Amino acid sequence: MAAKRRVDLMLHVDNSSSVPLYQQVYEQISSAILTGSLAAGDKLTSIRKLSADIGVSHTTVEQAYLQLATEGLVANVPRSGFVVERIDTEYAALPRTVNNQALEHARENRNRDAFFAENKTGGEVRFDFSYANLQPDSFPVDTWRKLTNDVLYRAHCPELARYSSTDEPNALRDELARYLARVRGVSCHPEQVIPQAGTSDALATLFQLFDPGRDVLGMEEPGYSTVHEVARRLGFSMVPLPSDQGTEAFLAALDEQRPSIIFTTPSHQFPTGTLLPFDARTRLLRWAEANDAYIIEDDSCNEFRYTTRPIPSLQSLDAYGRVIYMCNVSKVLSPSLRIAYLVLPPTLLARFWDRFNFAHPNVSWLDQEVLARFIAEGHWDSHVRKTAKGNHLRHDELMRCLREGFGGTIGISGVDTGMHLYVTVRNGMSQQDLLASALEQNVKVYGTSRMWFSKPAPENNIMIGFSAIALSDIEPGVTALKQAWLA
Amino acid sequence: MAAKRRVDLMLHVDNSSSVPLYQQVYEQISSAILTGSLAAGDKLTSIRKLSADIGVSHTTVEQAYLQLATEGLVANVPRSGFVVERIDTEYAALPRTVNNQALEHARENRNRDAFFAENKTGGEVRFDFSYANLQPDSFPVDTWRKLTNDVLYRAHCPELARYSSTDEPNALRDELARYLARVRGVSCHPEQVIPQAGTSDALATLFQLFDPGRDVLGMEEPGYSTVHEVARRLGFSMVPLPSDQGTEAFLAALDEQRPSIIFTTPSHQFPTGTLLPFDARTRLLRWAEANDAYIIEDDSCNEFRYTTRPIPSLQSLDAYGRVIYMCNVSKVLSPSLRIAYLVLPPTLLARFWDRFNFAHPNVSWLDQEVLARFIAEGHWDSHVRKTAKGNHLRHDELMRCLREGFGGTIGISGVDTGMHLYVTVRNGMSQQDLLASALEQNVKVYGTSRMWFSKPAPENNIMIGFSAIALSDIEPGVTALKQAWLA
DNA sequence: GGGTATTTGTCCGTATGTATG
DNA sequence: TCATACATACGGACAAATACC
Repeated sequence: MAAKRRVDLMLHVDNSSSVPLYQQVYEQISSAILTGSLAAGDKLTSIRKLSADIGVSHTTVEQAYLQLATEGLVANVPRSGFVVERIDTEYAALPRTVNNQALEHARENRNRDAFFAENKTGGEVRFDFSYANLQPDSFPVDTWRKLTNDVLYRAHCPELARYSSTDEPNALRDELARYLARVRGVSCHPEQVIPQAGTSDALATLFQLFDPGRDVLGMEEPGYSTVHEVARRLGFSMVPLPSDQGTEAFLAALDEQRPSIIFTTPSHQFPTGTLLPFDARTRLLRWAEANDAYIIEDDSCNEFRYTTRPIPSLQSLDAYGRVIYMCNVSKVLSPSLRIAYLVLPPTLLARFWDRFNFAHPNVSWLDQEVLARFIAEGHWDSHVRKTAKGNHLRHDELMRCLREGFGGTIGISGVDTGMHLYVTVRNGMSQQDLLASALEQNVKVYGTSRMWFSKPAPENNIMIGFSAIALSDIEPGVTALKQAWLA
Repeated sequence: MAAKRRVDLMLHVDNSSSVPLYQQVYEQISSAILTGSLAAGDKLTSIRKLSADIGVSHTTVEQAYLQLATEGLVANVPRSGFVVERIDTEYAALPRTVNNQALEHARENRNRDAFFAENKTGGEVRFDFSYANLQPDSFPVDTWRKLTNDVLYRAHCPELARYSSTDEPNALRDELARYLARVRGVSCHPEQVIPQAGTSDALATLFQLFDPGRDVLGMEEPGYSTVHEVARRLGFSMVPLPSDQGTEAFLAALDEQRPSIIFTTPSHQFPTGTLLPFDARTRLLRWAEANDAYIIEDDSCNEFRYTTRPIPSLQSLDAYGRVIYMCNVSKVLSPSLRIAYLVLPPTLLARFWDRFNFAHPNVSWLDQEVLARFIAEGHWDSHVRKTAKGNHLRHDELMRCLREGFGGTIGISGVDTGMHLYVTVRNGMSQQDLLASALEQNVKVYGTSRMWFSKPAPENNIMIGFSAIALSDIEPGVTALKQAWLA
């Protein structure tokens, strides 16, 4: 082995500087290594010698050397000295400013994306007929604050200091099991209830209980586009189950397409707003059992019904354990709290235990606890009533305005449930024209093109929601729409 | 078509009951249909006739009939009457109690699972040498409560009433970008920072930017088992990169295995606790660039260093845009808040925008906002200091007790960083024996077997953590361990 | 070639100004 | 305001490695 070169460095430290002495030493040696002034194998000046040279304590130099050693710039040979490691000086000299150019490029690319262009918040929207967002002031801030305080007052929650597991019993799972039994007829044990961070998280979890190479997703068409996105990201192939051509067509597609997972919205089909009749439900369940398929029942929006009382869930009819029940708090409480839940049938629960053994839930323990109290203390029920009442009023007002304003030029369906109307506009305009001309009048209505995946969307179907708009804005909003579409 | 049978039903309503009249009517007809008393095609008694029969208003009966109609039990033939639909009465009569048996079966299966048996909380654990949980009273409840109140006092947060998107700028992303630049040398724009619901969520998001059919994950072995689990669930194949045989072996494995995604923990290898030297970092980066691979830098636990100051992140050295930086709040603040974050390089950010276009984040807006304030107001920094100090004390105490108690019979590594020691026990016991005999003394230490995936784990490596145990419990805990292993 | 002196890293305790609560 | 904790810097004591006689 070659004799190690002991190198004397010209260092100088500034006692009056605010930079610590040891750091000054560290930086000068570090840059000497990175620029190549010190080569691999060189031995650093001994701690004591250097300390004498520059007039600082030897422990100060020691600190600098140790820092160099932990970064791997020098090797520490015990009781012998510090030796410069092999360093890629060429790489070390490379600039680190690539980011900005590449970022700019990514942004430009994105601006060319059609869906991005359609949805980014640009321009002045006066009337937003959103079908998903809620009334801006609807979140029960005071109650939520109070409950959060209650939970956090329990002097030091130990639960916040440890990992939680999706398996652990907790208050929310208990409350949900009770609530679902009471209101939706869902029969389950709390351990079947799995809190999830929103619907997309729930779907992702669910799909991971299946095999993209073997299982095929039967998907309502038109249907909830988030499902497509999640399924596609996870590599599942999809087959269409027509949701706008009556139940017989829907059921017939099952035999034709033979999916092993079926996504449905029985209590309020999204986006058409129809309801799966009783007989179709039992036939669907029988089909699933006979064909070893599972049914995802997305029951969100079940809270809002305008003509009749809510009808029981598909899960409550399921005698085979074929139904995965799924719902969330987005439509009643808050979309940005990101809380949803799955109710897994026993066979899938076993798979879940296998594949997500001791996995951590994606929902904060604190949020779960607060929501559990929100339900337990009755706030949830009263909030549902309040929200449903508001939606009812806006629903009726929107119906009235549309009928008076448009008469026979539009067809309205999906009027019994949900937070939007599914509207066919027969004025010759394409869907894109309808949205664009509305936007010119500062009115935002929503397209349905992304809800199809096996074929193009019908040209004149759009959604007009009433969940976020103010009651008093509906009439002027529809007037503006008339301006856009009939003028 | 067969003539419709008009059937007279014997109904009776109880005016004194708390059950609404229309529901009494509904329930009796509904059960008549489900039991088969009313067959498909039967025509219901007319609304007016029935109302006269039972002595209630005809609107009450109408309400009941409409309910039957929305559920699909009867068809509403306009201006004619209500006709019973075809119903699968046999199905309707099936019992719904399958659940319990199947559940019991799933539970029994689970109890046979080795990992489940090892980890379920059974028995009395007096000394828990956990390496992940925190001190039970460490969560800053008061500060968190105050900040939550501050956010929720902003009279009615509109953000809580609408869907948020991973694309939206928000306070947390800004704060994190600033913080990471200041403390970890990470250079990024806030839009590259993507909040995630914990590390497993972050990994899942990340893997969905790749293709399980094409991309191969190079994974540290031994390494963080959550990564295996997530990768496996998403269908990725893994190749081992040895993390316990020095850097040369690690780098050599790259050329041999040629992964396209590399998972690393450069600032604190889990579980061995080693640090990737400077030269290895640049070589790793060069390799990634030359081989079109991406590097995941899991920087969790970077906050705790016992011998020297923290060293800059791999991301800060990256001149090519090959590093995905990843960290979380679990080790400093709380594991059950479920907050982590990714910093994506521009090329992957573009992919993210493409595949997760307008997707909703899995973290509550409220939690993000509160955490942002927690950082902005300096609580984070002081909390890090406090936590680090406590860990330092317990680290030293544990080292002292182990050295005094065991001397040369154990080897300790990973002493510079982290919340645990990586210990080799040379008393002839297998890993399983070590854990079991410790448990008999009511002491919990942790096995490493799940951290290997391509071959069996070495028999005598275990982890002894000091993150959750009380300082005063360390000495008696180690004494109990001596009892278990040396007696 | 073995003993010794010296050099070297390492581990202490301590002083001081600054930041924190 | 004050007590406390912390980062920084210092010097001494020690032991291993090395050089020298």
